Amino acid sequence: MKNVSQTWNQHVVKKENKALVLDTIIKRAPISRATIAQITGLNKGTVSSLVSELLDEKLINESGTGESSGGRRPVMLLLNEKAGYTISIDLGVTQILAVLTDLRGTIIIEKVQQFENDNLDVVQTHLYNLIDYMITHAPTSEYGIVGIGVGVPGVITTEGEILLAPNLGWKKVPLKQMLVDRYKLPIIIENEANAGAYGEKMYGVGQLSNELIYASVSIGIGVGLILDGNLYKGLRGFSGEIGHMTIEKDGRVCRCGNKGCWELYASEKALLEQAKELGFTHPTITSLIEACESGNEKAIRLFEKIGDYLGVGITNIIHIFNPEQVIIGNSMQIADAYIIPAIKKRIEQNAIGFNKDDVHIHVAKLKHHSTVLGIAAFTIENFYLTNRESIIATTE
Amino acid sequence: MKNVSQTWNQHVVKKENKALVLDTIIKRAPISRATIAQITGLNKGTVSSLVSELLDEKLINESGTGESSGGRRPVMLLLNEKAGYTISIDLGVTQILAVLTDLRGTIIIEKVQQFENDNLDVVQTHLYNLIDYMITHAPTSEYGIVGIGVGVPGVITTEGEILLAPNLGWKKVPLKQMLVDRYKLPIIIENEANAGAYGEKMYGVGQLSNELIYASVSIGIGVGLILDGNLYKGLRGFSGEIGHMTIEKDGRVCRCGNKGCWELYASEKALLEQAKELGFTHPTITSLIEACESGNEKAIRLFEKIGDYLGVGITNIIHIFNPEQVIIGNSMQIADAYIIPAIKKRIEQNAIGFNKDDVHIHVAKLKHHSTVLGIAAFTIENFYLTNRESIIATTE
DNA sequence: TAAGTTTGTCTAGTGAATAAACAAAGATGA
DNA sequence: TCATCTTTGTTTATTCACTAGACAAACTTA
Repeated sequence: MKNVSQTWNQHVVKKENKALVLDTIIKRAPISRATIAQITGLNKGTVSSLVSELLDEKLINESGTGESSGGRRPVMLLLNEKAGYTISIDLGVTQILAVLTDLRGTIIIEKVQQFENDNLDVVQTHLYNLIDYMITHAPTSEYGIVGIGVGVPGVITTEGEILLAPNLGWKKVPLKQMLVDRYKLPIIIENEANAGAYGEKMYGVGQLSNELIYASVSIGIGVGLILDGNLYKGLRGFSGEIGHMTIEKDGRVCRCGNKGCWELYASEKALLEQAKELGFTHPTITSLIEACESGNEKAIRLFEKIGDYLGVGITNIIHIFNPEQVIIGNSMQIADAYIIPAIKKRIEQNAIGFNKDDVHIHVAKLKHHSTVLGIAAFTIENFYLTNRESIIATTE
Repeated sequence: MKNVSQTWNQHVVKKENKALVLDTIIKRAPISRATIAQITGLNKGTVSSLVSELLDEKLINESGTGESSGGRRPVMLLLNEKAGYTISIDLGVTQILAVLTDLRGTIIIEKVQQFENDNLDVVQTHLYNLIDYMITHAPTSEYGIVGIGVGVPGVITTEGEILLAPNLGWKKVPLKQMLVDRYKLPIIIENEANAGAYGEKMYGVGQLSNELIYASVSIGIGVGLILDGNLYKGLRGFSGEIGHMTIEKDGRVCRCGNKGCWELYASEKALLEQAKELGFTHPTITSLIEACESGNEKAIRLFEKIGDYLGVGITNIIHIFNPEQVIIGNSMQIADAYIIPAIKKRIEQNAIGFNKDDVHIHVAKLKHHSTVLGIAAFTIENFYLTNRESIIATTE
């Protein structure tokens, strides 16, 4: 969380300390009041009073006693992850993945809806149906559905409008407004790569890292930037269009208007187009991987070529950001065995030593759930935040 | 400023509010206590007491009374920019620029030392001499020299070690340690582009912008990133090596080991090399500009070509960061009349509309002082920060 | 069983902010 | 000119969150 210039008073102190206590419980549960006091540096009495408020708000639970360490046995505290639920959605190009998660980001219900017609009306109906289904089937809880979030493969403004979703053929869809109007709940709309980055940071392979870049490699390439532990969105939310970074000056023209864009050479689309040229009929990533597994040299070399181009872009990313991790996600990740070595080889050969030494290349740990869990994390974070705010507001 | 997880208590509240009051005075001086209370939202009494402490610490001054707005005339408060001085240095490849600044970043003394031998011992002697000169000639003040900072064209660790300064031929120079040992003062060592970015943000063309990218175009290209209003340095401080971003896959080999690096095509070095190929003898940026001014078509087209290549890289930057400003600094900036149109043309043609619409391309307002004033800004910020800390510490 | 340890609560005290009263200094208008 | 209104800045009483330390409860160890 960032703090802009603001005035500080005891309300803020309490709010921040309460957040700190809750955060400590989330991260280290089960944990006793005494241990929280030790870790945070807060006084035991302060922790006691904040914990008792959190208990009143049903955000945490007491769970019996823990092991004695030579004295009175501690009362262990747990996050009450069943206090509310999120509805989190990954809106893809051919399907919608919808999940209901608890407040710890655990998936309770999962549902997929395929679609062939990407007309807005059609997709919207599927979307509403999925959300309605989740609302109906969510367990009863203290706070109910605490928010709905959607990850979208497109350019999203900070106001939650889809400016452009090229692979869906959508322009200027005020999705956030539509969902707010219909459901009267907190709504989060986020770019699919941004959400994926946050998902991996919160629940995936990036949990210990504050500087990570998530490359969503699918039909195109989108990138989510976690810098200083926070999602970086740029001035209006359009950061991470690294798929349209030129890696061949005056190379092939991209539909975006630019030339030599990275995603023309390193995306799933590039892979499948080149596979066709090599004589594969109706290739898919899966079919090409199968070809590799049965020893097809053409397929293996094709993946190496794509991996090499991915490596060129990732080398750029390493030079630009000096990240700790670069994570490959989305549909291309399943080819990791065939592309990762090529990526690493290119980085090894081309990246500057200082930057190269720090960085780890990983595949998304959450597989196809990166985006949906990132969305859940945004919603959960927003819930705890506004929940605190409103409690402060009503107390005043 | 970022706040990591920490406990909050009234000491912190006071510290932050005092910082807020001081910051308000710096930004809006001359200003009355009453106006500060209005702007910050703090109570009049709180402001009064914090202001009186700042007066005691000689960090601010009262300056007579202002105009009445229908009642008692206000007592105006000013920053006491003469409470201390910084020594700020831009360590270049052929010269050292040293300045003494007050706490508002105003240059009091400026001195340049040319050198031809870039041997560490020789440069170090020049550096020490310049610093000693500034110390001797600084006006007496409450806090004296509050810190020394050096901007270096190279890779600097967060610990202030120069890992590599290619154009000086230096490796592993523990500059911070050397200066700390010698001067026993707060020392800041920072990459020249990072400092330039901060200089333009604090005192230059970027004062109203929180998302800006500063491209230092000289022999090579280095980039400083201001994201969310803060300098972004990456995991170990090596961000912004965008000069070594590939814009021609498998293009010319760069001395960094990578291929097709941006700075091979868009730097001063590229300009001068190509000028030689075009028949210019001993070309310099200045001589080439003069050629342009007397209508030399070759020179004009050369700058256009360099500008075009700069535009390719800047288009990438725009796609990656969605910045509000891109600022061209360092030696190439004086050719603005001949490169900026080409840069803008390339952006206009190639950048994605959403990102393109927001961005402004500027030339560094501080000219050759961007780096040195950025260094000063770091030192000043550090002074106010540690000054507050220590006051809190001694009060406790 | 006694002594020591750990946990969690309670109480008194501290310090920083706020609200409100107040004094000082000027503006305004009959 | 003088009474009234405005604005500025200080002072005072009050509030609130945290801290230190006392204390009771619960457990371990010898």
